[in-house]
This record gives sequence, structure tokens and C-alpha cells, in this order.
Amino acid sequence: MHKKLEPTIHDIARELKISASTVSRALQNNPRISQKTREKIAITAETMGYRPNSMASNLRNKKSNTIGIVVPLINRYFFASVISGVEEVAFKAGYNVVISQSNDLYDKEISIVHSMLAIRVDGLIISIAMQTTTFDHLKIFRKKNIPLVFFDRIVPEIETNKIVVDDCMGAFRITQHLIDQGYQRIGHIAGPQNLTTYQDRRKGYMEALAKNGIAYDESLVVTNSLTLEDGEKAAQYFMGLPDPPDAVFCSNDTTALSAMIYVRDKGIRIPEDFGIVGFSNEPFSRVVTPSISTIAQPAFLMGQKAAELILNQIEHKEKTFKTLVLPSEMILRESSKRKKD
Amino acid sequence: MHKKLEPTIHDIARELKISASTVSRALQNNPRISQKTREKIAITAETMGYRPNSMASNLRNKKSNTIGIVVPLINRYFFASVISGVEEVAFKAGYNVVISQSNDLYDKEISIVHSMLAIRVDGLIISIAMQTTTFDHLKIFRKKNIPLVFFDRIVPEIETNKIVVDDCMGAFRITQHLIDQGYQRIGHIAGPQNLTTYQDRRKGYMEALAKNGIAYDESLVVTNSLTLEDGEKAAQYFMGLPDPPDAVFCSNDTTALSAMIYVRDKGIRIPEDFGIVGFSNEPFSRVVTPSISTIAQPAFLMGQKAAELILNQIEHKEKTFKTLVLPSEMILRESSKRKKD
DNA sequence: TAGATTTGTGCAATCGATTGCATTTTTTAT
DNA sequence: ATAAAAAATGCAATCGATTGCACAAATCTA
Repeated sequence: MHKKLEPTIHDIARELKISASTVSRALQNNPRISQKTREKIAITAETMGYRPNSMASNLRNKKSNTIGIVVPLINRYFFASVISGVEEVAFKAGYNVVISQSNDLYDKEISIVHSMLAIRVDGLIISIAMQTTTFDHLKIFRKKNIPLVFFDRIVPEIETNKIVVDDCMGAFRITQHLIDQGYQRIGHIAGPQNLTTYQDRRKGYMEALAKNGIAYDESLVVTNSLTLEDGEKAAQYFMGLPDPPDAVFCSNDTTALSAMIYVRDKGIRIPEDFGIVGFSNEPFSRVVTPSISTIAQPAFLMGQKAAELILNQIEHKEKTFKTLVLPSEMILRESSKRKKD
Repeated sequence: MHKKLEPTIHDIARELKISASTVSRALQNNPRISQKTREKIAITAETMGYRPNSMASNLRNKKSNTIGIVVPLINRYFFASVISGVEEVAFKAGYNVVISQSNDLYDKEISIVHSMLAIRVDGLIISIAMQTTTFDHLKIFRKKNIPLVFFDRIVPEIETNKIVVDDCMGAFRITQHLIDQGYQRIGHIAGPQNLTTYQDRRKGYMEALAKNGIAYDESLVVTNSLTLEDGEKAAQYFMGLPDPPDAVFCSNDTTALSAMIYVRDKGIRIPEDFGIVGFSNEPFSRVVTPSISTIAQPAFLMGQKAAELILNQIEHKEKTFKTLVLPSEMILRESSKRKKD
């Protein structure tokens, strides 16, 4: 017995002694095909185990039914959650989701983006790599008019849909919280300043200081890549200052954690003697001791919204671009609450 | 000016006044085309911004260059890491990765798997849903001879490539560790027993008891879905027993964590009065207080291996199936080390 | 220089589904 | 019963890349 191939509409047509066009139309429930034939075809298709070949219809329709998503790292909780949200919405709408990760490398990002173009994704959702500072590879999408959505790490100079959380406001509020708790000298661990995300967090920090009449002290701001090691080094730097800070706002929870461990191991009490807050609400920040105050970003929602935006562009040919700013939520925990309420 | 379409090989052919076949061959570096023509074509393709339409070639070649991956939940660290590993290997090999999540629901899994068939994935990598107990939707792959790889949550009755960690051994060793630490009555929080993963962890636990001449006490084993709440409830149950255990081996870190918090909040000292160990090495287990002893699974490696297996099947038409058992690693932390070494 | 090779290109069919237009069949009106 | 209108179906081209085979051009042989 030779290999059994997948049945096609032609096989169904032959079986029923009708034309392939009729089969095609019937399967799409085209009203021009009589009810009777449609049912007959549906049944035959079912019994023959027919499944439409999407490569063929995609080719003909010039539509891949695929959404691409590019993130720095898939196994980062925030990004994984965004992907999860995208998948949920896309799947319901009948789209497939192709993923790839840049590992925060510029060259890989370029390579990925080109591959996404090659497979003719109907739209691309992307959060750019830390390394990325030029954007020709993304401008192609605008030129070719392929829907493009940036999330979290956006590119201001490209006009398209964008979704961010209110980084500035989040940073402002949590810095204000530190001030409210009576901390006097507040340091900041800032992330790469080529990313608006981290620019904004820094801005929120500075605005909170300004609003409370606290002078901005550049020596209290450390800029790095926000790894565990970076957090520890920053903490070490802070503690070595002649007049060290008594609290620090970290641009992510990872550095908040390693800084906290460093400070704690120095025998400094948290939050009594030193306050720490992070950003992102990583799962661990809730369960470490002391638990870390932070800003929660609605990652899953962000993914859903990103998918909705891109689907609108794809299907309704929405022409206007918006920038969604999703609200962040301040979550206060042990690491910064030294006042009793 | 009307819409500028993507150039095709026909456009290149027209431009150079040659045939599309020649262009096609030249772009594939077919030696039958002269060096000179090949270069000419390469240059024209470049200047025209030509990108092969993969839908067209996929259709013709009956190959989608796509690997599907189905996991219960994308934003679970373990699964996200596996996906990350798959993506890395697949991308290097020129394959795209399409993802979908079952949310541990049987019906969604079926729906996803059918959609993967519809887009004609060249292979599927899957970890089945907790709910899944019948497997017709997966047997289709065997029938149609589409490469299939199970990882972590496998289906024993389907003969194909599989990758697991040594759950039984991991469970055995960490239970043995508890015994070595002098714990006498060791409980177990078991996961859904329709999954081999959790069967094996339970088996390892029982074997360790047996080896040490400890009678198996059914009242010390709780089976549930391993959520945070389940862990807390289990702990509550254990502590309410007339003769409660003095240690517990939890089938995942999530229940280990919530059980630990419950026990700790009861004022019981960990590890002095009560030992806790988990499974999976979730990122948080290292940073909570006390840190949780656990079994690390090489998730990223698992993803890489899964991709390699499936690529071998796809490209070299490898006929034999193997079951890779990756070694797990025992990571001892504060929650179970009460003896000084 | 004619004939045999080798090398380079092109023709046309193919992959499977879709669709404008033409054609056939059925229904309705007169 | 017959023309006109409506409904159902089929033909053939198309989407873009690939490839077996045929044919043409260049090179070699005697």
C-alpha cells in the first residue's frame, strides 16, 4: 500500500463528480451553492478526513494568518505573560503565533525580523532588544504597510501602534511612597537609557524628588543592565558612599532582590534602616523575605491588547495609530513599609 | 502611484529578460546555471528587494518549515524555558516556531492540535494538558507520519520520541535526603496521577521509603492539582493529623512554597522542626526565606533536545524512536538542611 | 567541419485553494 | 408552453516557486 496523501478539494470533487470550485465554495458556506450540495460535500469532506491546506489558501489569498512576536527573552516572566496574552486572543481569532527571541542582541533581532518578513506575517508585535539603537529593519514594516505593534520597549521615532505601561507614573508613585515613609536620601538603579522604559522610570523618580523639594543628587543614580550582579554592585557602591542613601528605587525586581540581599547581609534592617522598592512585580518579589514593594505591570493584558490592536489593523485596516498607556499598580510590601498605618 | 507589490522571481526574470526557472535555480545556487547569470540575478534580486515567498515554496515543496509547540501554559517558567530552547535550535536550523497553550484544558488541546495539523507543521513538540486522558488527536500524527515529540508530560501508549527528566530518581534522591537529615515521618503532596511525571515522582518517594525500611502510610500522601491553594490545604491537612509528618516532599515548588508559608506561620521552625522540599527549581525557590531544596530540571536543554530530535526526524527521516531521560539535579537549600556538615 | 558531448536555459505542469465570468439548470411569470 | 429571471455549477486563470524534460548553445573530438 503506497503512502496515503492528504485529500484535497479535488479528491472530494472527483468522489462526488462535481467541480473543485463547487467544493471550495461549499466549504466556505458560500450561499451560491445549494444547501443540499453543501451538506453532501461537508459529509464527504468529513469522512475523507479533509483538512484545508492553509499554505495553498494563504498563497492565493496573500495572507499568512500568522502574527509574529519578538521578545528579548521568552523565559522572562513578563515577556512570557505577554506572549500568553497574545496567543489567547490570536488563537480565538484564528491566527497562529510565531515567536522568536532576540536575546537582547541587535544582530539577532535583525535576522529574526527578516525571517518574519520572509514568512509574510500579517503583523508583528515586538519589544526591542537592549542593544537596538537603529531601526531600519523595523521601518520596513511601515514602508510595506505591514501592521506593527510595539510594546513595553518601544521606538518613539516610528509611527505605529504602541503599548506601554505608565512607567513614569509608576516610578513617581513608588518614589513618593518611599518619601512618605520618611526615607530621606533615595537612590536609584536605572536601566539602559536608550530604552524609553527606563528613561521614564528615571524621570518619574526625578519628578517625585522635585515635587518634594529634594535635590537631585547624581551620585545616587547608578545606570547598568539590571542583572542580579548589577544590583549587588550597585548596592555595594551605595553603601560605600560617604553619605549613603537610606532607600533605593530599583528599575526592576531583579536588582531590587540582589541589592536587598547585599544590604541585608550587611546587617542593615529592612525596611527600618533601609527601604527598597523594585519594578515589574516578578513572581518572586511577593515571596521573598522581606517581600519587595514594586509596580505591577499588566503583562497578560498587554499581550491581549497588542493582539487586538494588530488584528484591528489587519482586518479592519484601521489607519490611525494609538499609543495605549496601561495603568500600573503599586504593590506595597514589607521592604518599604516602616510606618504603621 | 499605486501599491508597490513584493517582487517575485517573475519580476526579476522580466527585468533580465530570462525565464523564471533560471531565476529560481540561480537563487538556489543550482550549478546548472552559469556563474555569470547567477551573479547577475543575485544582484538584481538584491536591488529589487526580493524576498522569496515562503508560502509559495512551502506549497510546492509540501513543507512548512515550521515546528509547532504546545504547552499547558506559556508563562510558567519551566515551559517558557523549554520554548526558549526549542526556539534557539529551530531558528538556527531555519525553522519557525508556532506556539499555543492548552491552559491544561483537554478541549483546547484538541483544538490547537487540529490547527497545527491544518497549518501543516513539519513536526510537533508537546507537553500534554493535565486534563488530557485520551489521545486520538495525537495518534493522528503517528498515522500521518508527522514527527511528534513529547516532553515532560508524555503519553506512554504512543510510540514516538520522548524527553523526560528522571523524575523517579529525582524524587528518590530528595526523599532520601530528607531521611538522611533525620526526618522520620515524611509526607508527600502528589500531582495528578494520570500524568507519568507525577506518578514517577510518587514512585521515587515510595521507593526511598521502602529502601529505608519506612512503612508507606497512605494518609501521608495528598493528591491534588499542585496550585498554591492546594499546597496550603495539604499543609493544613498534614498539621491536623493526630500524628503529623515532620517533613514533606512536594511535587512542585509552588506547593512547597505555600505549604512552607502555612507551616512557618504556625510558628513551626523550618528546617529544625519540619523539613520541606519541592521539585522544579522555580526561580523563587532560591530566593525565598528559607530557600527551598528542590530538584532542578534542565528545561532549556530539554527544549534544545526536543528541537534536535524533531529536526532529525524531519530532515534525516530518522525512523527509530528514543526516549531521552535527562538527568535532574538535586539542589539542597535551607528548607531541609538541619544537619551541619 | 560534421558529429558527439557538455553546459546553460526555457517550457509548461505542478502544489491546493480561490474566484471572475460563463454556462447550465431550475424556477417563475406570462 | 415559452420566454425571462434566478439559482447552481463549472471553466480556467491565478497566487509564486519548483522541476522534469526538451531544446539551444557552446565546447570538444576525430
